[in-house]
Amino acid sequence: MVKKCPECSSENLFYNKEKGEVICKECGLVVEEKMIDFGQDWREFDPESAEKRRRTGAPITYTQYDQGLGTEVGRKADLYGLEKRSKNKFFRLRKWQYRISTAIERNLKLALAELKRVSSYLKLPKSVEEEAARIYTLAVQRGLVRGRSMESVVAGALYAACRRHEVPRTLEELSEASGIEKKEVGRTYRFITRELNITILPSNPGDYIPRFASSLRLSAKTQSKAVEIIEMSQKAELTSGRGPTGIASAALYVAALINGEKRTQREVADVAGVTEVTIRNRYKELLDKLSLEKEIKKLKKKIK
DNA sequence: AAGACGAAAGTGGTTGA
DNA sequence: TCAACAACTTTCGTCTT
Repeated sequence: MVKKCPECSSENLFYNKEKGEVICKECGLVVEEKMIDFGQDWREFDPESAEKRRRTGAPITYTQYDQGLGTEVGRKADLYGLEKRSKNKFFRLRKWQYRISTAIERNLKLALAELKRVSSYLKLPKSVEEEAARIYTLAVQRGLVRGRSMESVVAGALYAACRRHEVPRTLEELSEASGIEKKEVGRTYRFITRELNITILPSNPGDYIPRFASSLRLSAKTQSKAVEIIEMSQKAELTSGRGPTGIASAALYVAALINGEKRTQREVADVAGVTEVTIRNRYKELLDKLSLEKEIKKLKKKIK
């Protein structure tokens, strides 16, 4: 069965695995957006790719603290029925194992559990989770966790992984999911990326559009318009130094206005995690520099 | 009454001496 | 290390629809 775009009935759909979105190539509609909405578990979505994901055996993965290769000496429950001698041996072994299990391993075990929890809360794709785990592992090996809480480093690593994979989540979202203060997440994020020499492209406001638009239930047309506006403003050098979410939300607000799908500044501000004031500021700049006034005026006349 | 607008003061982070 | 600075937020009063 071939899916069709509900907007334009095109069958030309593009499945972006990285972002977990299905996008119509004709009109830009996000047909399915598995990251945030509509309660669909991404694993169940597409039987074909689900099949590909299924594996036999234990893959070597960064999301397990010892990469899935270790063994553990059991706990007290395993002692039942053992000879006294065996018991002694058991205790010796366990003590020994305790000594060799370094701080790194114990830390990783806890941290990766936390990482998985946060990642699944945010419905992040597996690739991002793996990346975050890799980053975290590196951070631990370089001793960057010392003096910082494990949770905050996990959050920082996840944020960095999101950025690298162009699956932007705001600091607020990371903060909410991890229970770490926003500024702390930002701080550790900057710290670990600097220390590990991870280069991160400045996030593109356009990356936020599909997600925000989808939350606001805006049409594909509006989305395309918003992206267009962002491109225009980038050319007009309105974007440098500004928060990407602010730009994205203002563009979306204007685009909605132009297409007669008005949302209040409050609504847009909420999904984008910025304030109305910021939207207003960006919005004003957009009108000034991009001569969108004409389009707005046309609209107003139409309405009258 | 709700939304849009804008001024003023505050916050956290960056930069440059 | 500190002060200046830009971006953004919070708060609040006023205007518009």
